Amino acid sequence: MEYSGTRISEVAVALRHALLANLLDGAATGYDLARRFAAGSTNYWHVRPAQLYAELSRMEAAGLVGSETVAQERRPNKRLYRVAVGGLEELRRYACETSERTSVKDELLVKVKALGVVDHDALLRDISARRSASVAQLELYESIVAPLLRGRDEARFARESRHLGTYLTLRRGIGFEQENIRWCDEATKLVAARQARGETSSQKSA
Amino acid sequence: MEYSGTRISEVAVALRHALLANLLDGAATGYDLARRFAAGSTNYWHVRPAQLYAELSRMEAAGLVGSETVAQERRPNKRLYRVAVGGLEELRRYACETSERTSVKDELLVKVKALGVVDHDALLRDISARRSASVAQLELYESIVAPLLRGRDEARFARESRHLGTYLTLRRGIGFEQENIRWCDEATKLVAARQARGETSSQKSA
DNA sequence: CGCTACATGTAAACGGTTACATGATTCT
DNA sequence: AGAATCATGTAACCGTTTACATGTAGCG
Repeated sequence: MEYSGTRISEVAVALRHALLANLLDGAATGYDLARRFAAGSTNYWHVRPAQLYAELSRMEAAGLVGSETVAQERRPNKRLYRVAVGGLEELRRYACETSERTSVKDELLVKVKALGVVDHDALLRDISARRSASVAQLELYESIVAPLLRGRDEARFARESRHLGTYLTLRRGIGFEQENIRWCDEATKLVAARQARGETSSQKSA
Repeated sequence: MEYSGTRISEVAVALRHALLANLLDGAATGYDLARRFAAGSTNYWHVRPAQLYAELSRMEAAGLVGSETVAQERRPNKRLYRVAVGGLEELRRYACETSERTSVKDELLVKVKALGVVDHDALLRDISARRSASVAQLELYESIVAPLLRGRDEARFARESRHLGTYLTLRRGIGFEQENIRWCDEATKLVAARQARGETSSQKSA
């Protein structure tokens, strides 16, 4: 059996690139970055503060970002990071590598796979909760996309705006959530149909 | 800022549940499981042999699975695992917990986010490779789904078949890959449009 | 003769999460 | 008075990946 492409050295370490890509939108503190990533408006990667501050330090040591301490009144001092020349180069180099494809990895599907032995009501509740969360996330994405487009169609937007990258990541998030919702609806319907049957007759094989 | 639900104790450890769910389809060796997961027909989780054999040992020690050594001629002996009573109970208990929702996490989106500073040709090649991979994966899923349905419609299938769980996980994979393809097409179109512009005039802001 | 399939493992490294520490300010 | 926001970090742990080890059988 074969397992994906034996990275001889120079591993991905994609978090740094995700941070660099985000910092292209403007200088930010660790706290700012944590907020941007948590809000979901940055939907291509995830960070928690503990990892974030450590990684920013390492990135500065590696010359990918520069920082500047900003003194504040009534607030703790903060450290403002911006992309350095080395960071730009690293991002360009990284973008030429072939990216690993992603796949579904979802605990909910583990439950669904075990449909035959688990409680259907609990499962339906879980699916329903997922659907609600996806609807909310979808609304968030759409509220961010609308002001970017400013009424223009996609083609014109692609030519004119410097936010095309951001737009495409949001479009991915939107498509992802729409598909989640569609699947939740399908799953709910079929599990409910099976349950209805189970309450009136006994199980058949095949 | 708040970070998702502080699991006080009893962490998820979803791999064991993924393995248990798979073993419901029938007893298997570590090698069998590795193949099933690698083939992509099991699309809800992923394992590599190193982790697999170690986890199966731990699961046996915990009473979730039982094993039986099968002596073979001309082949190394193998260890055949099957779900134990404890495993069934654990799976039922697990299914009542609320699952964590998933989100996109994709290196390709990091590149796309950094559209303004990276090489467009390299990016378009990467997107194209992704699209091809998704088309192939989609065909695989569909070749597995067709024989499950055996010409029946979904509603009837849901009532009759004991493979509804498997079907729904495959439907998720199908929807996921279809959405990947749709996004790749959109991204290709818009990046190409921008590139065409970039070759004739200079960059504008907004 | 070399490649793939069968079959099971160990050890080290890595990336990410959780828990904890600290402390001022502003909002309800 | 208590909660939330601003702001930055450390240490321990856990799940996953990578690299390595070992050996037979069958195919072209």
